[in-house]
Amino acid sequence: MRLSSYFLPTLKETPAEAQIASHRLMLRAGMVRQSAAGIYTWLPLGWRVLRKIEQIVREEQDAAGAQELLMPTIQSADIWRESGRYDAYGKEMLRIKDRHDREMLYGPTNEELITQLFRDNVKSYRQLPKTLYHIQWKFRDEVRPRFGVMRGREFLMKDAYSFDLDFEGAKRSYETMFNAYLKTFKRMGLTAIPMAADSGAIGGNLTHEFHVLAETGESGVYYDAAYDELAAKDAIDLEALSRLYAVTDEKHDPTSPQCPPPDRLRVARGIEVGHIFYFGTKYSQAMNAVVSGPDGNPVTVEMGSYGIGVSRLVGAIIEANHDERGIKWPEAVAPFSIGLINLKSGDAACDKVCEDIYRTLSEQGVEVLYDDRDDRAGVKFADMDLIGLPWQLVVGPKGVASGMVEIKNRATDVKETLSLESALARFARGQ
RNA sequence: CGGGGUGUAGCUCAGCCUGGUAGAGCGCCAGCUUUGGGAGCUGGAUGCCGGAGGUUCGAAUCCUCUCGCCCCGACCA
Repeated sequence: MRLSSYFLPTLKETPAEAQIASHRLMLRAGMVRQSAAGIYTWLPLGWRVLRKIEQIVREEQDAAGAQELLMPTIQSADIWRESGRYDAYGKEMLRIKDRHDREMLYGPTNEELITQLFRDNVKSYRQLPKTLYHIQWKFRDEVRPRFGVMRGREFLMKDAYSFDLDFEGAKRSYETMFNAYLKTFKRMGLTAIPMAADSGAIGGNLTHEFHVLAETGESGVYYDAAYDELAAKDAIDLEALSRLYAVTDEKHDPTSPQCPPPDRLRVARGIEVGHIFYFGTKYSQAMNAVVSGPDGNPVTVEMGSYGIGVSRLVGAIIEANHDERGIKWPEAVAPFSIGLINLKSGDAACDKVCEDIYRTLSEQGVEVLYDDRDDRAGVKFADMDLIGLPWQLVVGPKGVASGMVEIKNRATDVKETLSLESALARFARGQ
């Protein structure tokens, strides 16, 4: 993509409404614009990131055996009456009426819809287990939206729902998702700590929140230092992990026998990016989701639900990866891999080298954002640091004369001068 | 939903107290000079001063109502 024609409205100054780093940076880097309180337009750069995160989530859900579908954003009030949540949910649910005065709502979550779908189409235990998911926009009319996309009213969520014949099966489904979540967050370069949690409005008795550690997190978290060693390993030992103390502040109890001694107790702030629940037959019973069991008798299915805040992850990743100059994208979710900076646009030699690099890398499938603007170097460097692509490839007249270019790693800010050929080889696809 | 704040140019903000033709910096446009870390000079465009009502000869400024947005608390992916 050529920056001269890309829709990327960056801001030099910080918009007054943004209080935390990720919000400020998302506005300044031209990723989002607010349209109403807690409601955002995703601009091309932000949208690219959102899609990359979504794709990682999707791949790990698929790998865990979940099947993707897509449910609507608008739901009928009827099924919510069946589950008993139409009244229980309160003002957070956006209620609307259609032209016939039928009561509708913009879905804040999808347990009812998926349970309805399941009960209408699954009749035998032979069809179990099933885990279904979708990645869909939700609306929760939060009293106080804040922190940009971290707590928007409209947000993109991956929600999965498992159906099993019995508790043992449900527990397996839960554990499968638990592991998938750890992998998912790890792929995005995040440390997400699973915490025993309160089940809140959704209800149930087995539930974990996944918190990304960041200073600006909304929740206080307490965890055993041993977690860090465990998390560094590739294969996560779920049993070992589940024995470790890790709780949010409302559950923290220093007198608990599980609580580690002070020298091993880590106190931090966390951003909740995932939440998983086993809730048994709460919805299947209310909504009559029943299958025939092996003995021919009806069995009310055991359910769980599993959420990941996809749009919130964009903010969370920035909170965990930035400095005073801008964002530092982890490779896996970066909107582009390389920012190509032409220090002297209009200079024939510089232009030629840059065009060659841009074409060569693009043909190899490397995502390059080429700053070909007729602008001063300072502006280009500042914008590129702000946008925070993992690599910057700098081409200027001095280097061109001697066949050298400079590359900079945004994560470490380490610069390196090397020949054009070695730079191209470095960035060739698959390396 | 309680408490606090704030709406003036694309952004950051001054002007309001004490009413009298709408301002600055940055950004934007044109030209020239520039180009190795948010450039210099010259010229230019841009405002329902959030909205409605009122007071007044006259309102960004005073009064009333209203809406938006932000922050602090209780809830959530």
